[in-house]
Amino acid sequence: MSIQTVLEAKVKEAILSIFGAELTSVEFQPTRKDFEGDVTVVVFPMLRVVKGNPVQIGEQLGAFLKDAVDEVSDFNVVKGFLNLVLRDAFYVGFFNGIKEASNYGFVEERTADAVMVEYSSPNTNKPLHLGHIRNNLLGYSVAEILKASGKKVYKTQIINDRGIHICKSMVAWQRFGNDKTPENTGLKGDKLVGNYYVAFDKAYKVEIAKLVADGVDEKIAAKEAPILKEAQEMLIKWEAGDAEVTSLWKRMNAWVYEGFAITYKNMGVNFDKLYYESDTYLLGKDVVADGLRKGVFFKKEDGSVWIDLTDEGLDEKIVLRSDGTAVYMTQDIGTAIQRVNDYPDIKGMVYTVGNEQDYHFKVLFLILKKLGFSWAEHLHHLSYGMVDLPSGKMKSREGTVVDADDLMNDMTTTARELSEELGKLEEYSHEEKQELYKMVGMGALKYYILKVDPKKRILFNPEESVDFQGNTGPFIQYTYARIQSILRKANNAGVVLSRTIETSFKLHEKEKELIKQLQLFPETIQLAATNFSPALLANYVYDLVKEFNSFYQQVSILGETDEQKKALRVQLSQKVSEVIESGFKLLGINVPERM
RNA sequence: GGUGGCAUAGCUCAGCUGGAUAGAGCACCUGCCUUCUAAGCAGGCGGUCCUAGGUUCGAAUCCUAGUGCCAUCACCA
Repeated sequence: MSIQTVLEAKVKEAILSIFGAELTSVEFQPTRKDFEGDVTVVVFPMLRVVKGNPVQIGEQLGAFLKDAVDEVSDFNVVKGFLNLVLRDAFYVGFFNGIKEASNYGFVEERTADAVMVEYSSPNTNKPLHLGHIRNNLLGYSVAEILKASGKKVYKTQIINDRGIHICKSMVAWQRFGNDKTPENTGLKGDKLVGNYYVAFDKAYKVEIAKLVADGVDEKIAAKEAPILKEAQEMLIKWEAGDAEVTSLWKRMNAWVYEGFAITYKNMGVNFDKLYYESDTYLLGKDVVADGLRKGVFFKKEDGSVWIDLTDEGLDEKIVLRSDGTAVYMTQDIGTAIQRVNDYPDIKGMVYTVGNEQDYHFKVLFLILKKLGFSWAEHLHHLSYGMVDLPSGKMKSREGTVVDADDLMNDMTTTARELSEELGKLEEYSHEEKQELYKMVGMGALKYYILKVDPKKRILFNPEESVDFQGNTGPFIQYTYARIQSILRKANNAGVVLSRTIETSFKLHEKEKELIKQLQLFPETIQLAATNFSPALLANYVYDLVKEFNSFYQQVSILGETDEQKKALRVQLSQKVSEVIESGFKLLGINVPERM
């Protein structure tokens, strides 16, 4: 039973016996550092049931608790705040209880409660950029956090591998490609294909300008440009299963997948199952037909199928075109159902998609509910803000993007330069150094992105590089490395790590603060899971690390002559490093032994 | 125009279900490496929490209205 549960029961008992009043709940908060105490009971809300002066009520309550609860050693009242001082024995006891636990803070998986997390979901016509990085890091991290909170998780994505935009890069490659391949150019496959997506747009604009110069109206020109016509014809051929088009499509997509695989590997993300739009885009149609019979949808005169959501405050939304072909919504309905068919233990799904699609997902979830699927009650759109540049929105077509591979390389380079300047790694081999630079560079990038509340938009200025000092990934990695160094030395010196600390032990202020911070880890994981927010975890780890560094500067660990003190300090350091490691693991960030 | 999101220090961000004097980092200024890694620590400077009302013992937080920025409202995805 937690101390808070004990205190809550006792506070209620006290109010009942002293004032004869019943409390439904008690408000606790950690005592602010400027006051003496550990836990604060807020007296104000009690005024609703107890008449009187809050300070006097606090005094009486404090006296009762000091008497009735072993852990409470003292108290003081400031205005309406009752600050309780807890005995060191309580903290020592807590620490003895967790220090040997291997997965502290993590909850055992409950398989009955599975959830599917979708993220990444790229188009196969261009390389991944900074926007995808945010998506990938968020989705991956949320999946790991959900796992740690006790859920079974399947990571997935839906690959947008068909449609007019894919045909555009295919047409451009046919026109301007001269049989260039990743093999004969040495270019990464997704980069090569992306170049033709840009080339298409360029040629398209030239053609429009030419038509306009010939006196054609601009709007008509935009529809009549030959290269666009060509792409549209190619899409029709693709849907008809034309052998030549299909073969080119498979070939170019394969190049892209090879490129993506490298990017994902460098980013450190992975998937349990892949879905392809080309496999699922037809599936939703049956469901729509079925829903039409049930009266969930209705058909307009031209044959198109719609759903009326005006009662829910939304509009009418199309779910099938008049020519019977699927729209985006149709495909998403089908994909959702397909997933539950494939994994019947799924109770819910999380879609990691940018906030520009808030409306789409609102509608999708509503449709699935109306179709009567029980799991539709547990769908969540993990909506995140865009990553914008100082110049505005990133646009692949116009080449104004921060490329994912380039950015990751830049980060590694910066980490190397910084590290070489400090020159602490003489004994490392070339390979070990490379691995470390990458770890630190990626740590900086990942932390930079994940520490921000997902729903806020990020302004990324490529001119000002991501920091490596202060509230950053490398700062936390550095603290971890420093602890590892202490642990190596402690091990050589024969410090006994398993030693149980006596409950009569008098804690140093900094030791107590560290234990308090460690206590918060399990609830932080749960909070991050229910809020789908890695930022909460990132900020927790930062606070823990700040607390540790302060402890590290103020007290001597290995230099301590009192054996029990030394043992506690080494044990504390070890536990802190374990929590840093597992907390960072949930953010997808690795930690180094040295740096 | 309708709908949704955001607005906190010069800059980038925290601030959990309303609680005590609004916190970090960067930048700028001071100190601290012959002692466990200075990518660190300690301190200083810096705030009309967008504006105006309201609810409350108490509002950065909740409600209403307004302002600004972003997104969205296609037989595009």
